[in-house]
Amino acid sequence: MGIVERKEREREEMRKLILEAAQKLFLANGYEKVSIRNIADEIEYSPATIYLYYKDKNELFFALHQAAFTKLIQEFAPIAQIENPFDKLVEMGRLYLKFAVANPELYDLMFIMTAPIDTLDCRNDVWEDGHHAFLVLQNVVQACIDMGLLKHNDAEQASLMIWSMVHGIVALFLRRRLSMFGDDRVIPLMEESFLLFIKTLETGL
Amino acid sequence: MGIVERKEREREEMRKLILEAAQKLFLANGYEKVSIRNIADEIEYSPATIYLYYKDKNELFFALHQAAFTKLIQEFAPIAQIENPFDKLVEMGRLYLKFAVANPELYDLMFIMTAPIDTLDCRNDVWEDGHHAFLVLQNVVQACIDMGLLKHNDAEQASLMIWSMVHGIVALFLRRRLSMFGDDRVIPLMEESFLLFIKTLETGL
DNA sequence: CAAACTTACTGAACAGTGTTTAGCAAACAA
DNA sequence: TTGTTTGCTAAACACTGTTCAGTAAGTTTG
Repeated sequence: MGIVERKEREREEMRKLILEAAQKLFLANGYEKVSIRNIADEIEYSPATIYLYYKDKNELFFALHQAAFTKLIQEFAPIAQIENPFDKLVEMGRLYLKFAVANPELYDLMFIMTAPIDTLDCRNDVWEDGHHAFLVLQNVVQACIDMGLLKHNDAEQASLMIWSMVHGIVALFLRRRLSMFGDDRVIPLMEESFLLFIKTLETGL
Repeated sequence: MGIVERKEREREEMRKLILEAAQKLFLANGYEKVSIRNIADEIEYSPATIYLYYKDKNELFFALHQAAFTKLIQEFAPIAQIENPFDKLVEMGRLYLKFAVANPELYDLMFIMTAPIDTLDCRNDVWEDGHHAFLVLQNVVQACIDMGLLKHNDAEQASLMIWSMVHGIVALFLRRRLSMFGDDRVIPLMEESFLLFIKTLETGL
C-alpha cells in the first residue's frame, strides 16, 4: 500500500515544479511581471491548479523567499573557516553585500518585499529564516565581545546596528535611491561606505 | 483676456484635488489598496479624467512623494537652531527616525517604493528631492569634519554611511523584518540601535 | 445672435490581475 | 463492476491600469 506515499511524493514534486517555474520567471523578468497565469503557462497547467498546491501568491512568494535563504546560507559557508571573529564579521558583511548585488530580486524578496511576510502574519507565524540569520550574526558579534574586540557588551543591539547599516545601503541601492551618484560610482561608493563603517566600528568616525 | 490664466488656475486646482484625494486614501488604506478608480470615486469624476492631469499612476505617486519631501523638510526646520554640527547631526537622525515611524506610508513612498522613481527613470530625470535632502545631511557632516568633530575627511562617504544606517533600521522595521524582537520591544530597540550608532561614531564600537 | 471650433469630461472597452467554483475524467477502493 | 475519491480545468468574478471614441459645454468667430 505505497499509494499514499507515492501521492505524497507526487505532490511534493508538483510543488517543486511550480516553485522552480516561478523562480525562473521571477529571476528572468522581475517579480512585478510574474503572474499566476505566467507560471501556469510555463508548467503547462491551468492557473487553478497552482492553488491546489499553494494557498495564494503570497505563500508561493514565501516559499521562494525560503529558498533564497538557503542560498544565502550556502554562500556564507566559507566564513566558518575564519578564526578571528572580527574578520569573520567583516567577511560576513562583504558576502552579504555581494549576495545582494548579485541577486537583487532574491534580496528584495528576503528583506524588502512585504508579500512573503504577509503569509506569516496571517498565519500568526514567526519569521524563522530571518531570525535564524540574525542569530548567526549575533553569535559572531558575541564572540567579538567575548574576545574584547568590541567594547559594547550588548550583542543584540550591536548586531541590529550592523545589520541595519548593511541592509540600509543595499536597500537604498536596490530601490534606486543612490542614482544621484551616477551609475559608475554607486557600487564603489557602497563598498567604500561599508569599509568606512568597519573602520568606524574600530576607531569611531 | 484672463481666460487662459483662469484655465491654468483651474487645471492646477484639479491636480491638487486629485493629489489630495489620493493622499487621503493613501494614508487611510495604504498604497496597495489605492486604485485610480478609488480616487476617481472620491473626487466624483470618471477614472479617465485623472489621466488628463497625470500621465499615469506612477506620476501621481511621484507627486505624492514630492509632497512628502516638503513635509520632511518642514519637520527638519528646528535643526537650524542647533549650533554644534554634531548635535545637529544627532537631532537630524532622531527627527528622521521619528518621521519614518510617524508616517510609514510617506517614508515608504520616499525611500522604498519604486513607483515614484520609475517616472524619473523613463523621463531621464534625476532624483532632485532625494539629492537635495542628501546634500543637507552632507553639509552638516562637512561642518563636523571642519570643526574636527569627525576625523574622516570624506563627507560624502560618511554621509552615505550615516544615511544607510538610519534608513536601514527604518526599512527593516517598515517592511516588518524586526518582528522577531516582539512588537513591544521593536521601537525601543530601534532607538537604542540609533544611539549606539551615534556612540560608535564618537568612540568606535 | 448663430455657427464653428475647442475643451473637459465620460462610458465603454481592452488586456491584464488574483482567486473561486462547478464539473469532469481518471485513479483508486469496495 | 460498482462507488468513491482525487487531480485538474474552463469559466467566471471582481478587480486593476489605461485608452479612446463620443458628447456636451465653453469659447471664439462671422
